[in-house]
Amino acid sequence: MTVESITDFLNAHDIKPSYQRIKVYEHLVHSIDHPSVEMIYRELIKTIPTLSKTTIYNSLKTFVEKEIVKVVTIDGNEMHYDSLLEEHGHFRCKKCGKLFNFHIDDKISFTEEVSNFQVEERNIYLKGICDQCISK
Amino acid sequence: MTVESITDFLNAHDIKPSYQRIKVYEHLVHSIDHPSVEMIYRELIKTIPTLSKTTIYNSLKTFVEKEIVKVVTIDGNEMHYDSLLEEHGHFRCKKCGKLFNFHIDDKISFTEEVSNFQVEERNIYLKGICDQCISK
DNA sequence: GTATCTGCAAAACATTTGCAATTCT
DNA sequence: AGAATTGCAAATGTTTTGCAGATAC
Repeated sequence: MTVESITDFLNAHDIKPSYQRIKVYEHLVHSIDHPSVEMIYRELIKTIPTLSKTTIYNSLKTFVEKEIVKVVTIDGNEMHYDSLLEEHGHFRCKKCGKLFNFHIDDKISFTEEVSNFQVEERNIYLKGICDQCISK
Repeated sequence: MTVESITDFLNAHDIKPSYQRIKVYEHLVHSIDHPSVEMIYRELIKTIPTLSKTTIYNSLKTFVEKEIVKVVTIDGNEMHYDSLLEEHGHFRCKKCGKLFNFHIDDKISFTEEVSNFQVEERNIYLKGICDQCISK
């Protein structure tokens, strides 16, 4: 995603594309795993020495409000952010630490207790060993 | 679960059953939703006016280490604790706010990306409207 | 020139740590 | 008495808030 297309994308979602907001969003889009404010800060401060964490918090808050970024419920104390809007699950490898996205099968059904419930969001977070680490 | 059986249970797991630890564990067992430290504190302080949050943190840390309590990854900033050890999913009703446990069907499979991965933990957290709230 | 955005500093929370006082055996 | 536990107070870490200066249109 180019800076121009990000600019357009932010405009299209009623978010003024400031230099900082473009950089924060750009970083999110290019991140494989879903970074925390701290992670975004450590990366962006390299090229924007005046950047403050407050601005990252502000930007992310705006993105979440305008629904172009989702808060990811990964374990731990910090919040994580995800620019991939299509529903997907997360898998964390306990050995190498890598985070993988995967598609959630629409066939998935859950037993009795909640079978009549109206499910609107599915948050699925798996942990285990990835295939790379298994074959080692 | 009676106080006596909790005492036995803690002993069996190599945890000295102090008055405070019994109360914290007892509260967890009797809680429908999986409370945070703050929630446990607000409830127990009613009957134990000298109780401190540190003691609740200490107790829960011990319980998690001895594997009689699990940390639940519910959204938000606080940690939540669950004394139900069998694997289960959580459903939060957006209308009434109630939290439901449900059994996760073993048939559940996830598509390609992670199909060869060795899954050790499944954290499933759904949100939507519960049947009570639908029929209103 | 006015409205918005940035970023510092302080406040507000959640959690952890150090330690002295208390409790249990 | 000796060992573990409790709970206060302070420290740490994350997120939010207030506000003054900078920026954009």
